[in-house]
Amino acid sequence: MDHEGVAASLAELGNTHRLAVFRFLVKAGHHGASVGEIQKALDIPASTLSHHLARMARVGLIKQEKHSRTIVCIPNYHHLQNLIGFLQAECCMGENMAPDAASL
Amino acid sequence: MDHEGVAASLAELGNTHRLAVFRFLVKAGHHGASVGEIQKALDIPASTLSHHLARMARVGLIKQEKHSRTIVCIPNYHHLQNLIGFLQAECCMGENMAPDAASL
DNA sequence: ACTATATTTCTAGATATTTAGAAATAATAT
DNA sequence: ATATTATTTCTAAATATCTAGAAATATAGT
Repeated sequence: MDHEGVAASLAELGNTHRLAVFRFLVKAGHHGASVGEIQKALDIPASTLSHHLARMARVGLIKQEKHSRTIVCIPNYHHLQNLIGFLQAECCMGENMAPDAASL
Repeated sequence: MDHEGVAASLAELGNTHRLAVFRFLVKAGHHGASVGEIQKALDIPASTLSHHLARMARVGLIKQEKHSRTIVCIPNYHHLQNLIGFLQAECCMGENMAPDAASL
């Protein structure tokens, strides 16, 4: 994942609703949750939720699988790990560098 | 850092310019870099950069210290670690949970 | 006092996001 | 065929972000 991709993904997670959706999906587990289940749990109007989910899918934070009528949303753990890895590597330079790193 | 705070910080990092600034500051080290140095390195108009820096400071991603005429910007490693910690803890649940986690 | 430097604040236009109702689509059940 | 359910697409208004020139502020040097 390059600079632009990282920024795009962080921007998607940087919205209260979408962060809540992602956290919910992670808690739901690797088999995910349907749009309807998310909607009920987080109480977001259908069209609004659909819009947010589409954005998250677009950058690869989640996958969406159609099972007959319902659409199941699955968090992409791999993608998040990439994101975290980027932040660790590019923004923390190994681990820490300041003399007072211990206090962080 | 709570849900809202995390979302706000991720949103700030979710902008190409600001992510570039943050990365530059981390590379600059714990003593940071002046606004002018950032401006020269990343070639962003002064007023635009000032705006982005103010936003980053507002959520705590960086600190700004005035030294006579110049303002030095210092990355807040602690803040980023908190952010990473939140993502690890809240969005990865320990490490991995799916039977096929290896394939992720 | 005057000039140069560093940075911000003001301002405003262009663009993007957020929100959600209403209508549309698709699949299953009756 | 019709109704029901799940979800999307359309649409539009409200709000926020991004951008950058111009003017303002603050500090230091001459």
